[in-house]
Amino acid sequence: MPAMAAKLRDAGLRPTRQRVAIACLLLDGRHRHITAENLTAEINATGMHVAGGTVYNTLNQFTDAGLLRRVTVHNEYSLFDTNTDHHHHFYDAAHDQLIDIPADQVLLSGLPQAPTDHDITGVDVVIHIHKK
Amino acid sequence: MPAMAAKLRDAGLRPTRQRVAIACLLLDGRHRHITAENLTAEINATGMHVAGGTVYNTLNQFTDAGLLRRVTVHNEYSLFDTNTDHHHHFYDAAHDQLIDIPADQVLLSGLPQAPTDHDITGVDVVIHIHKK
DNA sequence: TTTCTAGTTTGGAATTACTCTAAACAGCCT
DNA sequence: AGGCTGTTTAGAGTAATTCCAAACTAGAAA
Repeated sequence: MPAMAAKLRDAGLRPTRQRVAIACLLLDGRHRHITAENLTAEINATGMHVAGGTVYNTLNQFTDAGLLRRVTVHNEYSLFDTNTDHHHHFYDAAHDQLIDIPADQVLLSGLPQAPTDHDITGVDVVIHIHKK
Repeated sequence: MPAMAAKLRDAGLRPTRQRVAIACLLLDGRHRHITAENLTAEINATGMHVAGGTVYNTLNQFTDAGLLRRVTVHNEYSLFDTNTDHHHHFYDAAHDQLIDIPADQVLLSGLPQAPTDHDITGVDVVIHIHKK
């Protein structure tokens, strides 16, 4: 998968065996939400072993490089979204389930002015839902 | 402070010494954001002692009772908002600072339909900001 | 007022998600 | 190939939070 190596290099990350393996799982264009634990299980399923610390480091590095996006809906563990385009989320706390909402389905008009000397760097909308 | 005892009873919580003390600090009408650690320090400052577990339990109970609102902007520790009215937040991650935005300053038009068999229970908007 | 009981608090141990560390290892430039 | 530097590893360490069993207390009942 030389394309993945290039993608990592472009992001300023040396394409190590571990990072390429994780990139192949996460950066293939599919939109998904993943946890560190979840990712570790997927790696194991391929027969490969990657240390726990490396999984966490890699997720953080990918996020810092803009290859993943961290989604904050609760404070139990981190969730990463392979869709880095601007979009929002439904969140069902009872089932800990996240669902993407395309950006154009939420019309945010009239954003307030950021406090003095501050720029707006992102807008997250989380719509909490509950099964009837 | 018998008014606080009544408020707790109305919320279905037995007004114990500890809960009343915390209610007096948090439910006095001031709008603030607080952490468990932060609250513990305030309690200690009054000369009173409340066990750590009780602080956490009480914050959770108050939140479940609708007396507080949990704000989710990161997953390092929980933040509680004494303002339970519908409103949104600016969040400056670099300084871990939260600022309220009145609900009427964010115009959310055209909310998407919730998935089948689901109700929308809340909409959280977090606007991430960064100092220039 | 005393008694009783269910709900509450306590301190400490346990849990969990994650970070740190120091030594082994692997890209990659020459 | 050689070697520098960044990376991975396993395990120890950390911090927020929950769990636990024993002691306590608010409020109802006697």
